[in-house]
Amino acid sequence: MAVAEPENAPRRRADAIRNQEAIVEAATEVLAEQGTAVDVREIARRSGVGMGTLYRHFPKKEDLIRTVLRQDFSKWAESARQAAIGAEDPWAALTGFYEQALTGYARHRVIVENFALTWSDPDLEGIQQLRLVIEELRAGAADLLRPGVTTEDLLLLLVSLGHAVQLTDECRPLMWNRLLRISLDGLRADHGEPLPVAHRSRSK
Amino acid sequence: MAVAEPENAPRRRADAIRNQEAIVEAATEVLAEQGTAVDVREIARRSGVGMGTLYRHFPKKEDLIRTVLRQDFSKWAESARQAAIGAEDPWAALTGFYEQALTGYARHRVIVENFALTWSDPDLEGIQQLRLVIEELRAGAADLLRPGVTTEDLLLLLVSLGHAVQLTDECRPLMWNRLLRISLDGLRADHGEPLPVAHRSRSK
Amino acid sequence: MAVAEPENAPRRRADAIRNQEAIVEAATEVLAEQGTAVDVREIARRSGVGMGTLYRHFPKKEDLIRTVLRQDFSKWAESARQAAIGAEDPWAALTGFYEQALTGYARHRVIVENFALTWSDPDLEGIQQLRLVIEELRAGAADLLRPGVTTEDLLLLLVSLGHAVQLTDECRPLMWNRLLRISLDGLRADHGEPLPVAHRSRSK
Amino acid sequence: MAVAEPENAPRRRADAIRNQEAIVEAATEVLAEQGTAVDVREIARRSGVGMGTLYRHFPKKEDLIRTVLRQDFSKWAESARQAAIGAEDPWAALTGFYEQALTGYARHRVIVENFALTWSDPDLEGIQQLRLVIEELRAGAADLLRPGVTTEDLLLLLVSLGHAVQLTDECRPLMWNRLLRISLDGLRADHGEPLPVAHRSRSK
DNA sequence: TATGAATGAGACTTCATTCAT
DNA sequence: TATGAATGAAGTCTCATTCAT
Repeated sequence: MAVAEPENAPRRRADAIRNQEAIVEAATEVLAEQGTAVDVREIARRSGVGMGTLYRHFPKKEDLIRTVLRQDFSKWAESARQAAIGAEDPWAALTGFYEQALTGYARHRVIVENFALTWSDPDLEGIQQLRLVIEELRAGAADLLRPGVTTEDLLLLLVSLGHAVQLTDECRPLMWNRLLRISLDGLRADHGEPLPVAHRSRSK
Repeated sequence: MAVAEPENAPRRRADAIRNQEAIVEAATEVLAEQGTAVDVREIARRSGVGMGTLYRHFPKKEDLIRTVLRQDFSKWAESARQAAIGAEDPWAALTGFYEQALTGYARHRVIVENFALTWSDPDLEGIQQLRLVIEELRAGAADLLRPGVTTEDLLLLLVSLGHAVQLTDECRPLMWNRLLRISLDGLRADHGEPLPVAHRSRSK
Repeated sequence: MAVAEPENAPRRRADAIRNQEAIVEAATEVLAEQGTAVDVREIARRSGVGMGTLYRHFPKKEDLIRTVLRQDFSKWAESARQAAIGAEDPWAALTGFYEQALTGYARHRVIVENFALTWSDPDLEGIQQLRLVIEELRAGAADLLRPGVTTEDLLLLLVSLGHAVQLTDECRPLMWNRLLRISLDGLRADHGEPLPVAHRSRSK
Repeated sequence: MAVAEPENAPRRRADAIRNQEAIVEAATEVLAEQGTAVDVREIARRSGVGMGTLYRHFPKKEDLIRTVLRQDFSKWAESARQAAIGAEDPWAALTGFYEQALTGYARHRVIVENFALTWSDPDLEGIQQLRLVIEELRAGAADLLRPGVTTEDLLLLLVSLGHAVQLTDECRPLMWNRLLRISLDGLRADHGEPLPVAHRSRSK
């Protein structure tokens, strides 16, 4: 039961697939190490393919970066989702989700470096999936959350704390745990004041 | 308030100072517009000085960026501090401080782009001053804060929310207000659980 | 009219021939549109064959270009020849030949781009055929031509005017007609002066 | 009485001028040898300047080519003009002009390679100057020319013959002289038939 | 000392040709 | 044998930094 492929897709790409994977893998590594400023040749070198091959698969450097971003994002989001699944109760699910997500965040430099992009990229299905997961968690814990907390709030909180993780990862690992606790407490139902109204999107 | 200069400094600093100021001013502008990827020539051009002069004052591009960063940072922090000063009560002071700081954050692209640098730069006095301000606010509102909240927590919260501001500034301005409210509520004294222990800084 | 093939040629040429024809056809199209700078892949794509097949038939890009050039050249020359055939008198034949040839010239980009090549290529039978045609026309109109006019003169005149056609095709179509008239008048017998001596070909 | 320079032009460019000249000189050489397909680095190398310098003076490769084209064109046109000046009578002037122009034509590969560009480039003052020269020659020899011959005709004839020169320069030098004679004879007044009407420019 | 021209290592990308499948 | 993926040497252009004037 392999992943369904379009019937009309061309066959015969065993090595092409292997190469593409090697490129993405190498790119993931290199981007994590050096950020988006890397020389494309370094990626080609580590992939063990020539420049032409790399550019056959990814006509622009940015195409490659996007691909890595999406994949990295998906993996990251999925691991966080898994952490939520095994939880005992809805609140533990939410908490576990954040903990897992944030724990892995610092390792995903591409995500970090491009979150502004990620955030506003409508093509990036990953973020939609993440939204769905969060929405589920929110719905499950609705009784425990203060009224008015939206999925967007929870998503933005995640990203916001992610930044804190990144900053403190080197010098104060786990310090972000305290912020997380504070934020989660702030999300609880026992806060009487409603949240301010979120302004709607400016344009488009 | 001027920076102390060595007594035995050579004369003829008049135009040198004027140049340096022009450079920093132009750099502030340009960096805000285009980020750190700008061509140094653009800065020289807008300053009205030659490349040689620019490099006499700032031997590396990064030196200039740092300088702008410090100054920008100071201005930003100061405006937030002022917002706290006029407040009616300690809690309003803390709230006002965050609001002012975050409102201006998105406009300070250099700060945003370099906060990781800022954060860990021991030479950057600006962050120390900011710490002092926050420490004062924390001390003033100590009774209202849950036990164990440190100045570092408050500082990290600021940076963390700053990131949220940056991400939502274009498409959802003021959405960050909701996160701020949530976090501030989480900081309140009426939460029974103590915060987890912050791990100590890793030895370099 | 088909090109003679060696008797002992291997069988199974059916699809090979079909492929070769498809390649040449596509190449003719593409070269006309984009000139010799086209990517070989574009030709392969339009031919519906793979790169390997293309290179099996034409080991170098230039081989393919040459082939197209020859074929294009032949067609062009033949159409001009036909125009001469139906003429009432020898002079009209000559005139009609030039008019037809020049009218079609601008559409034959490969010829235009490679005439220097064409001109000096001893392998290019096309130019020989063209010479033969012109020679016939010249012989037929010998009485009307000034003494000393050679076939080479007439051929060079054709190419020379062809260049004029190319230059004016876009902005001043048919302006070349005036040049043609001038030249043809200059070729007439009623000019007393003999032509200057043409230097012999330099030994390679 | 040096060439007037704008008063507000910046001074201090002794070496810059020297470099620019060196670049243009080298480019002229290289372009004559290898055509416009040369590697820009080759030009830089021969100029004795770095890539940066070359690109400071000519931000795009085409800018450099254009510059060479213009200069080459001007020199060429000027030498032809000079040949006309010393002539005994108007017809000799016209003849001498063509002879000189065509004699030098083959050496100007950039012109040849780009004449289509040259021809339609309204910024290229060179072609305007050439038009003026030809117009003068035409006016001077008006009595000797068949009625209706325009400056544009004479210009196009020049370019057209230029192409013939280029083609025969290697293998049959001076063969073009015969074509020139033919054409000039065709231009003479003693041809009764008027020339066909030149169609006006299509657009713009 | 101030100027801005010069430097040149590299960045991204293309494409004729080869070769594994 | 046909396919089209792989190759990698070029090619154009940028920009932080140095240096002659």
